[in-house]
Amino acid sequence: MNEIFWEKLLNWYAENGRHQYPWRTTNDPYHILVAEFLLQQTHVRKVEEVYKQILHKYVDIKKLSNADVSELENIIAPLGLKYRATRLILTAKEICIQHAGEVPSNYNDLIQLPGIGDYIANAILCYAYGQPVVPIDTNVIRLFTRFFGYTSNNTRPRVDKVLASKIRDHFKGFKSTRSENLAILDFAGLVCIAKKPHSKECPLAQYCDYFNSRDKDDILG
DNA sequence: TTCCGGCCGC
DNA sequence: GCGGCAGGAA
Repeated sequence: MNEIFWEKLLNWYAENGRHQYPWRTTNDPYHILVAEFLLQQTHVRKVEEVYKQILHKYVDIKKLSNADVSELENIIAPLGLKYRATRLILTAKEICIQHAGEVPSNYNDLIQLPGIGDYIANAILCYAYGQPVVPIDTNVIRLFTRFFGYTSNNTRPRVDKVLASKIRDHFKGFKSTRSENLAILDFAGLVCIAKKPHSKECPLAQYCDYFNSRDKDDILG
């Protein structure tokens, strides 16, 4: 079942993936850092404009570390959660001071930076440094719990380590997990969406625990 | 566990 | 109007 899962998912991704986002055509750690800060709890749609503005105004992490807080807040404002401006600048400062301006390439150094938690740390390791790690967010949780029928006793499955371990087992053997992680994000955001998943057009449906466990007439209308 | 938050699809 | 969004911190 694992092989079918990846085959169907990656085939879908090759045809329908959102490959055009600017943070997907780079592995610059600074650019990835900015992107991940902006993407958290934020719909992708308006992030691109803000992302470009920030990189244009603050061309490198040194520039960002000296940024004016209120100016950066104004740029981020349309996305909400503008307190991210303060954290982003603080993180830039610490990277300049403690890491000679180089975004850390190890987990322990990353998560001690303000605004960087488990997800963003893993995202940077994956997308900037090519490490075969798995950033686990709501999309990953939703897709794997639905398809493989996994459950969690935790009220917040996102931080369930047992569930996370099960999910990461599915990535064993990959030298890079970049395409796989991006495929999940796109698929979970476009097909396996939170409300009413598009099971009718879902290439995984016939193998999906969630789909097979409920009334298909109800799902397919 | 709760809060942060503007935005868009329904 | 409401729910949900590439989470993190207190």
